[in-house]
Amino acid sequence: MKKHILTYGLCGGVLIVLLKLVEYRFLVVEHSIEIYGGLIALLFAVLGIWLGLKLTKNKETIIVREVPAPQSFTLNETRLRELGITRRELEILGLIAGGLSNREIAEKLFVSENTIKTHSSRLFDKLSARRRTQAVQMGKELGLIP
Amino acid sequence: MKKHILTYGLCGGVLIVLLKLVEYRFLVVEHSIEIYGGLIALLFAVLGIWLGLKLTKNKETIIVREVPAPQSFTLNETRLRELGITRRELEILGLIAGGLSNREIAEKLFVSENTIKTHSSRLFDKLSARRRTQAVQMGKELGLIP
DNA sequence: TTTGTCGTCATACTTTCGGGTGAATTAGTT
DNA sequence: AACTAATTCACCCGAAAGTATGACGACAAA
Repeated sequence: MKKHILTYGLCGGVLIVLLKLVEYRFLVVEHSIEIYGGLIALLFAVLGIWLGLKLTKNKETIIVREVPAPQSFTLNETRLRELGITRRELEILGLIAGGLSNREIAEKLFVSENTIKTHSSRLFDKLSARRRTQAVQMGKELGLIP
Repeated sequence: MKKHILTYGLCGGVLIVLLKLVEYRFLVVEHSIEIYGGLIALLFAVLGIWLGLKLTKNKETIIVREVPAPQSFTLNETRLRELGITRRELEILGLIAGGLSNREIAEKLFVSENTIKTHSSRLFDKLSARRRTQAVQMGKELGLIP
């Protein structure tokens, strides 16, 4: 803003000098004062318009629109290490969240049901959960599962 | 827009007349030509600025900023009726998803644990779920719970 | 008034879950 | 080679969850 005003002033100064030259060399001697005034009027009008445009250049209307969240899930590896949860345990947490029973998980992973029990037990310990539903809840809160 | 230009022109005309009067009565006779030029410059500059402002008055830059909406959940009432799930059952589904046990839910709602069992049983039937984790999963998919 | 839905509760039984303990195997590190 | 972490598996027991069935009262609709 200050820059514009400064520029405006400089242009004015230059113009004055220019006018002086014009005045003494051609116009006043050869033509009428109307031309002189008209020139000044024209130039300053143009400058004024330019300044006006500059002054209003930054009129912006910001519209904030909410778009549906793009479902970007990124695993919170830090928390994983903090809690000491292993890959296998995380995998099982995901399957539990998927609504599978221990037996189904065991079949899916080709291991015994007891193994799944061991994993989930340790998982619950690390998550401070007592039930699988609670574990799912915490897992979501901690950013371990989507 | 045209109105503005017209006004501008009229102002200019009035000014010319005014200047003529000023010219012949005071200024040119008594003062130097610089005052005359300065006056014209000032007036036209003001007019120019005014016109510039008018011209750009409606030129607003509209910036649309898209912001991810923070999980706006709306209950799917239609599906609720389709499945014949009652308010109470939905309430219990929510608490199950929150990781509560049947006993905890019973205490929270001041009813017996058997009641919760009955409700959840019927709920699982309607959701075609065999386990509470599965019910939670389906509930989320069907838009019954956040 | 009858009918139907909803919410409540109970009893009995089966299945699943979760806790505790111990241990073998594998893979990676020092 | 020794050590550690991760994974695997087993057995037992109690708690929680789920199934099946029946019942009762409130309340609204037909």
